[in-house]
Amino acid sequence: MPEGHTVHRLARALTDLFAGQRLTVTSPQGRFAGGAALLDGRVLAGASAWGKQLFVDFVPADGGTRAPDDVRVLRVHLGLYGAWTFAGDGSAVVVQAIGAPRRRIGETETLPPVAGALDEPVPLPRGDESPASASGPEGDVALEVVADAPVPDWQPPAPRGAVRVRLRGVHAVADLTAPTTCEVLTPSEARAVVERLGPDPIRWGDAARAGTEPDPHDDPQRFVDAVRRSRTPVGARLMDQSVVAGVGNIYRAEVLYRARLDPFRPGSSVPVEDLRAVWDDLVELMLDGVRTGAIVTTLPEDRVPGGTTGRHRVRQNSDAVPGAVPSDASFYVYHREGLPCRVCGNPVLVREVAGRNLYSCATCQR
DNA sequence: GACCAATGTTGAC
DNA sequence: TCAACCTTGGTCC
Repeated sequence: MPEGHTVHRLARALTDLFAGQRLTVTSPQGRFAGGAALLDGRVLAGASAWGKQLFVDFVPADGGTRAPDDVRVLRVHLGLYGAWTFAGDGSAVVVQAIGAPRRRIGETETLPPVAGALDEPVPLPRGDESPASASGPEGDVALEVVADAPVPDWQPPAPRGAVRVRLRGVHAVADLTAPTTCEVLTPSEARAVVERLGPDPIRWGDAARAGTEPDPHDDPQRFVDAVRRSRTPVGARLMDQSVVAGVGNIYRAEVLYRARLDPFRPGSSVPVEDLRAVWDDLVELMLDGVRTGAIVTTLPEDRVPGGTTGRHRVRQNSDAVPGAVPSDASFYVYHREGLPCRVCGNPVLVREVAGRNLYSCATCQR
């Protein structure tokens, strides 16, 4: 059940593991046999994420170019419970996680965060206080290829469950299960998918931190305009991928809480400055999510011991990592219905909006 | 062991 | 509006 940060991590992992390698592509389950045949034997040029959409570019292995006619794009959307499971040969690929021969990326990934970076809170979006930029190495990739030679006689594990597609490279395999979407597109078809999406805070933030020119597609003004164009509640607009790409049910609830914004407020009535602040906060929170693999929105002073019952526990990817914020201390409102608001003490509310549970504090959010 | 909800989206009715 | 996707973890018995 990934939000955008997970898919961005996934794109990095696939690039790190396979870029430049000729892959064997199969569909053990059989449902993607035709697509797999279109990709089998090609070279993985790179993977990228736009919101929750994953695109993996394949080019011909022999004498091909990256001209559009030669590129085939694997498009994957994990949906509610899709996942990638990785297995490596264990000697040529160093997995930073200790003793993790099998890594699942998707929901229960075990890619480690950058050491020491876990407990740094993302400051609330107050005034023009510029949040301290995240410390630690940027673009944590978690894997380091230290040898190019394949390990002799290494055999990947048998596919587990209904594996839609398996990518096999020199040092590792990646298995995709239960995606909502898995298809082969031309580059222009892939771009058409991107054009349907709103701006992606992670892409915008990546470009800003790298000092490179952001794609105009990711301009935050598109987000501000889209929300204000409609009287639809801002809480509903945030879940619309054509308004902002990559935000899911946790980031929606949490970013509105951190902005103290009532989710039911009509989008058209939210001031531009407030929406700008929401965007800036999404950039910070989601880049933090990419870096650590976990969503943590609470400030340390709000993680009061005993502030939760332990029910509605939400798994966090880094639960086992020393220094990680416990999962039941990570959120202000998400999955905390009936529990006291961490700030005002009044019970957190849950209301269903368009089929999804929306959590908020009626006292703090107006 | 049965049952259910879920960090999501698409398409049929 | 609802089923499909067909996994995973938690709860309840």
